[in-house]
Amino acid sequence: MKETWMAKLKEKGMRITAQREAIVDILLNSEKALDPLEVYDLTRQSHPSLGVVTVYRTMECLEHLGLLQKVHQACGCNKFLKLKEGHHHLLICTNCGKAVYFEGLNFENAFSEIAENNNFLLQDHWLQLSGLCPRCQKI
Amino acid sequence: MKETWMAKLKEKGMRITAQREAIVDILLNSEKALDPLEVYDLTRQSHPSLGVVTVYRTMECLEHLGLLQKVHQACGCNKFLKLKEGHHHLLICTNCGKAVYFEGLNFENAFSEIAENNNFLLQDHWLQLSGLCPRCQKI
DNA sequence: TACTTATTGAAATTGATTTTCATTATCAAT
DNA sequence: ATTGATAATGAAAATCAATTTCAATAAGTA
Ligand SMILES: [Mn+2]
Ligand SMILES: [Mn+2]
Ligand SMILES: [Zn+2]
Ligand SMILES: [Zn+2]
Repeated sequence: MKETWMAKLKEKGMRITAQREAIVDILLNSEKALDPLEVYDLTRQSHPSLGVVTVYRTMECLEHLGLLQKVHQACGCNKFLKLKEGHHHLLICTNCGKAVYFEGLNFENAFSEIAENNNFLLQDHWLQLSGLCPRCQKI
Repeated sequence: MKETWMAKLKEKGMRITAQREAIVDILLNSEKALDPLEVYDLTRQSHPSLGVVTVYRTMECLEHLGLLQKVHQACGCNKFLKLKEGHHHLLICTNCGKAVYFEGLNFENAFSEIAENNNFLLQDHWLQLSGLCPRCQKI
């Protein structure tokens, strides 16, 4: 997976740096969405000289490259999660933040109908479920 | 409607002030979600001496009283909209911000099923549609 | 190895929100 | 109506995230 990400960076003419690799490592290994400051703290554990600005810039790039997705939660709206191919929605743990993509719901038609009834031209939809993940239910 | 809101403030032991009335007026007459600074600017047109802090504080109160709801949009996550009774979802214009509550979708069962399949204990869901309102389609 | 240029990070800047606190205004009790 | 307790206000300072600037550094190509 990391190879794919770094390849995509290279493909866009961007350089491979130790900082970028470290940031990508953190994001790829996280099962929850992280904001830039969280990534900064986590990455600095192995790269103490890293600057915050680099984290902001790198995460913005990764989003533009379609590798990261912005996720809004009660605990913050600047969180980013690795994006999965295709159209999916998220199920997020309110306790630990664990995020799971799920498929199987196809509401697109129902959404169109609602929009039509209100004379809106539907452009997008935002659907997210939240609850307790298996582990957090036991605690 | 305004009477209801002011009554609720009083009921909670809060005082009726000119500032609060002005802020409530703006929020009740807006058909789109507004953030504190927008409310500040709008309210100052009639109350130039109003302070920003008062707007922040008042809007926070109104949210706690269940009169306002926080609404997340691409253009910002600090926007508040007057809350409608009952369980509804929103349809929001991406151009002018016009917000419409709609009913008629009942996906609760489908959501529960998805959660179960992933061994999550469902607590909440978030659904929002976006598109162009009738007026913005013509422009 | 040398060179071009993207990248980096410290520091300054911006902008939103919160905190502090002295002053003012509301409202209930006289 | 007057008074008094105290809730509310707003200017100013403080905080915090995020962005901009810029000189130094490092990546990748020739
Ligand atoms: Mn969908
Ligand atoms: Mn619902
Ligand atoms: Zn969890
Ligand atoms: Zn519109």
